[in-house]
Amino acid sequence: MKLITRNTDYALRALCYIAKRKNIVAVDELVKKLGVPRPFMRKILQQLNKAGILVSYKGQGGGFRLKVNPEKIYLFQIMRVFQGKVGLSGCFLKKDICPNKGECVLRKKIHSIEADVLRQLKRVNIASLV
Amino acid sequence: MKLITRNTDYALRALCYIAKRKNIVAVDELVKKLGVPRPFMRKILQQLNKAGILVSYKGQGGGFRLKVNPEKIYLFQIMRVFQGKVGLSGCFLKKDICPNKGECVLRKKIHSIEADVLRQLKRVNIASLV
DNA sequence: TGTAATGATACCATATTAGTATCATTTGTC
DNA sequence: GACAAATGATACTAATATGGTATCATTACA
Repeated sequence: MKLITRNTDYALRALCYIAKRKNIVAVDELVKKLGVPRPFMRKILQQLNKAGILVSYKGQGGGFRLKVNPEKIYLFQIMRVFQGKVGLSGCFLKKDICPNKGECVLRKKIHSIEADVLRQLKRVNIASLV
Repeated sequence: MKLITRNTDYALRALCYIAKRKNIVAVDELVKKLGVPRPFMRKILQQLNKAGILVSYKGQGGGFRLKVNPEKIYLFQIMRVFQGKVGLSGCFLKKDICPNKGECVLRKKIHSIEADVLRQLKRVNIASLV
């Protein structure tokens, strides 16, 4: 079981690096510093751009910078970009078969753990990682 | 992102059912009650047997029963059977590239969240779900 | 106008998850 | 002892998610 996938991990490290540099950073620099395959890094940065976490500049001297302060970028957000909605599981049983529909204790328990995890993921921001 | 996979979920429900019945339960009964595909359910129960969570009886009138009290079977255990060791992520960067080897803030944060999740998963037992 | 950058998109490879199929083994019952 | 009802073991298949690659289009600075 893995909570954090590779692209989330790379994204976090790229964001930390960009946050430290406090400047526009091009893919090439990130690739050299982090050792991530170039096309993969590009894809990740483009996704972060689309998600409104980075701003991109095209053309010579272009690259990426943070759109908002690193205090305002949360682990939770990044995970959502690359791993979709965070959730423990839906109910896998067909609705009419589940023995205690609506009142499923299992789901309740699971949801409370989920909520807790989310609370923590929302507390970790990029600034705290730099 | 999904913390709990389908087989873990099915396993939990099967265990709850068996716990309630307080008797030997055959696959057929579980399949009928839970609506899980028979061969898949069989596989899951066999894995639980191997993991020492269930005891099996062969032959006519055979089936499965819990090996220990439902208070002593934890969500954490079941997840480990079907989803392997619970962990957020290893470090994906090659050791000599990672900028702050040994002292990686990201990993530390992640590990503390992980520890917390585990603590909660270890607290949920089958009895509390029945 | 050339070139250094990103944008968009489609594709490929591998791993994991979900499930099936089949035959072997055990055991209660007649 | 034979048969049937159960699980054990194992190998296979299908679908989805993950981890990438490849390529061409677009933008913008010099």
